Amino acid sequence: MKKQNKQWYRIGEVARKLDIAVETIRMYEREGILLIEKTATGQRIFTNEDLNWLRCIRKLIKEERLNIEGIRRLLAMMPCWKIRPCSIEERSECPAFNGAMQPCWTMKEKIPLTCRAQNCRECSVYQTAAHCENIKEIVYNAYRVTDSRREG
DNA sequence: ATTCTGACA
DNA sequence: TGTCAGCA
Repeated sequence: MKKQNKQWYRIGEVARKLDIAVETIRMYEREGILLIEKTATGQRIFTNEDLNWLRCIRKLIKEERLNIEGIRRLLAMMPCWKIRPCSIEERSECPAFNGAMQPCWTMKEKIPLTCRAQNCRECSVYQTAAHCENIKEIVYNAYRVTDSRREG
């Protein structure tokens, strides 16, 4: 399937290529750890980036022994305020900054208008989270307390 | 033929 | 997580 110079796959193809049940893929989306584009008729369509993120999810589950909840929490801890710098005022009103248990794209309506993305799939926060094999490192580094006398 | 949503012995 | 119904 093609659409503007870009390769797209339907859920069945993805399931076959990655050996994941179609139902499982839909569940990942329901659980908020995956955001998928849909056609006007409601059909999910996947890009190569989506496939890569799905492979990462499988790896986190099989090798890092995380479950959906664990992945969701990891995603919820993405340092969005560093990826998309925001003001003190915005932060005070933002559930994503104030220790949310869900990724920001699952509570789009509660994100400050000044930061809210029109399309979360195109937002750098989602793209950073959903394409990275080393998401744990990103999160750990973002929260690590550094010694200001020796670093930064 | 394939996918979608919603429901559930 | 699976699966079946009834649609598009």
